[in-house]
Amino acid sequence: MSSLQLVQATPFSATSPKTHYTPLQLQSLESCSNMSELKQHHSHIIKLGLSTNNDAMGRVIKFCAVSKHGDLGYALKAFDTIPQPDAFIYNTVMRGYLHCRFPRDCIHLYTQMLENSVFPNNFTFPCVLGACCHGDAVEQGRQVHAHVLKFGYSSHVVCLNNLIHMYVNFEFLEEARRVFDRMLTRDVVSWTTLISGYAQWGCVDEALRVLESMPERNSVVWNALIAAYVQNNRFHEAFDLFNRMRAENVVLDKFVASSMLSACTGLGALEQGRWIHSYIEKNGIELDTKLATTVIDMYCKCGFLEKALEVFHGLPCRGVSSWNCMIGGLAMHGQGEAAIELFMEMERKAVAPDNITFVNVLNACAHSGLVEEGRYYFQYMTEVHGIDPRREHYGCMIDLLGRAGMLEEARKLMDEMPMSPDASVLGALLGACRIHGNIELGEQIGKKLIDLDPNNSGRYVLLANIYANAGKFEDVANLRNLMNNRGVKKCPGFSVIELKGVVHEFIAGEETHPQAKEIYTKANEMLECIRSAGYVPCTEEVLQDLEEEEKENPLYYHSEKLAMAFGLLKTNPGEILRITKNLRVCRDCHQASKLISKVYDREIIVRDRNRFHHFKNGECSCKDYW
DNA sequence: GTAGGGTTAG
Repeated sequence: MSSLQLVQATPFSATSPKTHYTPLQLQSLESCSNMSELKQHHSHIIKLGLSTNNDAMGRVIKFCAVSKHGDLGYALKAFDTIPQPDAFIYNTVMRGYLHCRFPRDCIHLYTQMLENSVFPNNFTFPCVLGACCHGDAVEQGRQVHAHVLKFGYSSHVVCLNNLIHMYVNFEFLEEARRVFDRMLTRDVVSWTTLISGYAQWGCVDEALRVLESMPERNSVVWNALIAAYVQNNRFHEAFDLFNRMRAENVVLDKFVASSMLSACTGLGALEQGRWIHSYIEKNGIELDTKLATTVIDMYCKCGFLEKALEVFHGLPCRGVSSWNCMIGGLAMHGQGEAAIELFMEMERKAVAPDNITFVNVLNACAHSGLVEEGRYYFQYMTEVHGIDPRREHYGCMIDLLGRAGMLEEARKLMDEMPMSPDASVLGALLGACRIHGNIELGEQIGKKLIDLDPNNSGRYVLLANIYANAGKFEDVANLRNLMNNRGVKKCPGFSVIELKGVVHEFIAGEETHPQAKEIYTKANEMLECIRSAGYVPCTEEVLQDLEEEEKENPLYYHSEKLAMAFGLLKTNPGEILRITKNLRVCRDCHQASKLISKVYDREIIVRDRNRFHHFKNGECSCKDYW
């Protein structure tokens, strides 16, 4: 590569004119816009006899090693010509290694620096500690810690912050805490690093304790914790924290906005999500690609597809993730054709799809029963875009074929996959066995799946439902015993409905809601009404609520039925009911929802674990295909 | 003469 070629050096001798690079020349060197300009400067420096001058060469190295249009290879060659590089030059090349993701080389250069008796300084340590993180160099990291102390930086805040960060990275939380505790002065970064460290390793409560003891909190540190709650699906706590942050008059920045949008997405809290979106618009917070994707995702997953499309089409420029998100949104709402249409538009706009694009396209096909289209795109992604199918893509295809009743073909594809099928792939096939009542294959896959994912209650429930459908109650009982022996608890089903910006949560059969009596009365009335419209309880999946069996009529009080009853009580005729459920909708609730939409003349939008159901006029947008 | 650390999608 010619760009790696060093300019020809004029031999430097003692008689060469001793001169300086003028301030103007230095300025021009620093504002180089490309490597060829830089090389001219370098050549000039050599001619002036300044090739051993660390001041001049440091700037050359800086441009090559760390600037946007630099060239690390050239920096390294130039570095080799410098007889006695100073700390600045070592630091700069080390940063170059780190930027280019060569952490091991960075650490190696650090040892050379020491061997050549060049003292590391406060700029050296952040860089080499970062290299230890990225290079998984635990032992070297500890040694660098010793060097920080030995070279006199034991009270340098930035160096110590980097030590905390490194220990957090290695999940050495006690060491991180020890460094933090010994600091004489801490800045907000010290606190944030420790708090986000606890949070990211799942010690959210410890993170909160540290936050409580912090003297002054900015939006970054609030967000470190809010984001952690969101990641752990503790959305209500994220909201509590957000409200506390607002009470302290800390401004809502784009990071917090993004986390809170995700919290709204998690809960299906559309009104809250809209409030944050309008805050973003009113306060001129820039809708960068990530934030735009988060907004679109929120509208999709809170059931407001039209608004998601409006935001999407209003974006000045759309990155691949925005397209992916919108295609995925249409897919989960069962609008397979529209998703494919959007994908074709993406191609017309010459946006290169990635593997996620195809996961979403295939999912769109699967959720809408577009078998031929799915087969086509499965081939197309490799043949036209050179994207090899991953596990997820096979999973989509197996889901697609399985739902469509082509169980043999689905199984064949699973056997042919070049990688071993994981729990989600097996889960797709098992789900198909449940839909199509294939007991033999279902039992075989179900047992495998339970072995692979023994703590996931959903797997047991799915197989139990297959047995129950087939009347094999002895097998159901055995599975239940297995679950009990292993201490696997069924994940309790809950549904939320947001009314006037307040999120109300319902758990199946629970009677702790302050208006429980009223709600249960309404639920009974609701069920009576639809019974006269032809509702027959579908009891075969009673196992959806394994723990509720003692209750007289567990099915009647599934959480989404309670949420619907509450919604009917608290809203005006004609208002849309939007409900979010953490598990899959069971057949009985699906049937009941269709009838409720008809009898009460209401549009009901239910988000379940996998997709959306728009109930209207006695029908569902999923065409009973879910 | 000059460079460093913490928070966000799918």
